[in-house]
Amino acid sequence: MSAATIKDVAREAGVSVASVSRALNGGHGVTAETSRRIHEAAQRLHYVPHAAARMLITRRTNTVGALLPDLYGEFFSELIRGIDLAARARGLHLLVSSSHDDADAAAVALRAMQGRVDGLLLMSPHADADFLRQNLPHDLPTVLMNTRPAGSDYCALSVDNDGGARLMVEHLLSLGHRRIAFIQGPPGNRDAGEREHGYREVLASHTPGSPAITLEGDFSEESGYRAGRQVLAMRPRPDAVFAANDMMAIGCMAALREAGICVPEEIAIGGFDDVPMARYVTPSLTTIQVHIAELGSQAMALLGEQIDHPGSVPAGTRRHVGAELVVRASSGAAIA
Amino acid sequence: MSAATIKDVAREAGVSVASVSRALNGGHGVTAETSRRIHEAAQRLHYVPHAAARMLITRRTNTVGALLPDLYGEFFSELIRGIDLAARARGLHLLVSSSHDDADAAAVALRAMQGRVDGLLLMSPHADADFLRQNLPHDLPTVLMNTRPAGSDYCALSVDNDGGARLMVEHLLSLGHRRIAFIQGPPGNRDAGEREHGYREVLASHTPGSPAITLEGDFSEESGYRAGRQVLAMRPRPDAVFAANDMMAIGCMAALREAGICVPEEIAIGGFDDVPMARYVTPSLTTIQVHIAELGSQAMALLGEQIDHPGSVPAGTRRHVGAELVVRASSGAAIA
DNA sequence: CTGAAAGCGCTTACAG
DNA sequence: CTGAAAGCGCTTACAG
Repeated sequence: MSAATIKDVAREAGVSVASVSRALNGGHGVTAETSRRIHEAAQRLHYVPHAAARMLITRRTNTVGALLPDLYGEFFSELIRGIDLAARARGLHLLVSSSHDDADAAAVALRAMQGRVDGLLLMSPHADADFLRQNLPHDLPTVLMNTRPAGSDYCALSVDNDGGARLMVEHLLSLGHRRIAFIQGPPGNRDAGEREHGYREVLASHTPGSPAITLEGDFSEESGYRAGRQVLAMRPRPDAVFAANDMMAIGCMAALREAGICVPEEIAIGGFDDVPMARYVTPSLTTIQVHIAELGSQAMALLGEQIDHPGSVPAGTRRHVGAELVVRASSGAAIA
Repeated sequence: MSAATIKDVAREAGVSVASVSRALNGGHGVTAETSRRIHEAAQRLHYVPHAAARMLITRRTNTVGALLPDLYGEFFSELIRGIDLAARARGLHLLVSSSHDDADAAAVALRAMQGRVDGLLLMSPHADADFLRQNLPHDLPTVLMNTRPAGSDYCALSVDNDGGARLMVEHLLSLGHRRIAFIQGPPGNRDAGEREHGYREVLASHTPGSPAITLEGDFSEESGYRAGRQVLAMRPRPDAVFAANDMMAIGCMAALREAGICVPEEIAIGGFDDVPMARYVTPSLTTIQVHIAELGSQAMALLGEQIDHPGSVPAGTRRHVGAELVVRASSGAAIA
C-alpha cells in the first residue's frame, strides 16, 4: 500500500523509471501525454517518493535542524513558531532538538543532525568556538541565535539589547529624570552586559551630568527586590530605575511600594523583555519589547539564503532583531 | 571534511566497508583489535554515517513526526516539550509540522512526512476518519492526540475530561453545595461535551436531589460573564458554578463581583484547565489541572511501542491522561 | 573473523 | 523525447 516505488509507477504507466522521475519532478523532457499517464499511475498507486532515497542522491534533505536549549515557556514557544512559519514558507521541514543538559549531550545532538538537515539553527549555552569547531562540519550552513562565541565566524542573529536599553534610557531622560539607576543582570550574562552597555553609553553621551549608578542583580524578582531596598537607602535617591529585565523591575517596585514610595510619581521604573505579566502589575510596567518570533524567522531567512546560494552570506555576518519601547504607567510618561 | 564516507574509513583502517559497518554498529563479528583500528580511523576522519543512506537500507529513520495545529501558547509549548523529552529518551528525532490552515495543507504536510518518519503523532481538527484514510499509509504507526474520529481504529490519547469534571463536582458536593450550575463550552466541542457529561453523571448518581442546571457559553471570558449575569437572576440561585473552562469561570466571577456577591462565601466557583492566570485572580480559582506534557510523553510512549513491536498495540486503543483537582480559594474549601 | 557483491529507491548524465 | 546504466552511502546475507 505505502510500498509503491518508482518502479511500480513505471510499470503501471508503461515507461522507464527515468521518465517517471522526470515527469514527477517538473515534467521537463517528457511529452504532456506521457506525463499525464505517469501522473495518473502515480495517483492510482498512492505513490509518494521515498524521502531517504531522494536525499541520498540529491544531497538535499529539505530539512533544517533547530538546536535549542529548551522548548518550554513563552520565549521558546514564540521562537519556534517564528522558525516554523519561516521554514514552512520556504518548503523546509523542521527537525528540533532541545534540552541538552551538558556540552556532551549537545554534541551528540549536533552530530545526529548530520545528513538529516541542509542547515542548522543553533542556540546553546555550550556553543563556544571550540565546541563548534569540534562538532559542526564546516560546510553545513549554520546560523547562531543569541549565541556569539568569540573567534568563530558563523552567522549570528541576536536581540538588539544595546539598542533597546538606549531607547529606555532616552525615554527616562526625556521625562526629566537625571539620576537613573541600573539593576544589573547575572555577572557574565551577555544580554545583561549589552543592556548595561547601552545604558552607560546614553548616560555618558547625552547628558554628561548624569552619572551611572549600578546595582547588583541576577534577573530574579528577589534580586530586584533587594536592589529596590538599596535604592531606598541612597542619598540623593535615584529618580528612576532601569532594571535589566522585567522580573527585577517588578521586584524593585514591590520594595518601593512596601516603603510607601509611589511609582511613578516619586520614582519611575523601566524593565526589559515585556513578559506577559508586565501589563498586569500595578502600575503597569514600561518596558522594552523584543520580537522573539522575528528572531526565529529572520534566522531562518538568513539560513535559507546560505542554503540556496552558498557563499552569498559573508562569514561572520551579524544581524539584530529590533527592540521596541512599550510605554505604560510605571515610567510616568502620561504625567510628564 | 564532513564528506568522509564509510569507504574513507575503510581505506584509512585498511579493512573492507563491511567490517567498518559491523565495527561501528555494535562490533559483533569483528575482533577487538580490528574494531579499535576502525574506531580510531573513524575518529580521525570525523566520520559520521550518512543518515539518508542508512535510512534507505534499514527502512528505519529513527525519527517521529508530530503534526500539530500550532506551536504557540502554553498548551502546545507543554505538549511539545513532553513529546520531545519522551522522544529523546527513546533516541528518536522529532520532526514537527504545524499551522495547517485547512485540510489540504494538513494533507500535504502528512504526505511530506512519509519516508521521513517511523511513526506519527497527530493532532488536527481536520483529521476525520475519511481524511486519515486518504492521507495516512495504513502501515505507519500513528497515535492521535485529543483527536478521535469516529470510525477509525487508530490509537488515541486524550485528556480525561469526564474524570476531571467528576472530581470538580464531587468536590463541590463535598462542600455542601447542592444547586450546582454548569457553564457549557462551544456547541459541538468534544472536550466541553465530555466535561458536561461528567458533571451530569455525578449529579444524577450521587445526589438525585441535585438537578442539572446548564448555561450556555463558548469558552470565552465574555460568555462566562454573561452566564454569571444569568446566575444572578436565577431563583433559587445556584450556590455553586462549575465552568467548562477557566476563562469562563473568571468571567463569571467578574459578573458576581460587580453585583456584590462574595465568592466563595455566597457562591462557589470552579473552572477547568488551570491556566496560569488561575492562581492570580482574586479569589484564586479552584480548577482541574491537566498534565499536558504527559499527554505528549504518553502519546510518544504508545507510539514507541507500536514502532518497536508492531502489532503489540491493539487497533483502536484508547488511553487517557489524568486530570487533577487543584483546590484554591474560589470553592471555599477552607471555609467549609 | 573478513570481504566481495547485491540492493535499498531514487536522479542524472549519456546515448539513441 | 525516452531508456539503460551508473551511482549516492550504507547494511547484510553469502562465501571463504
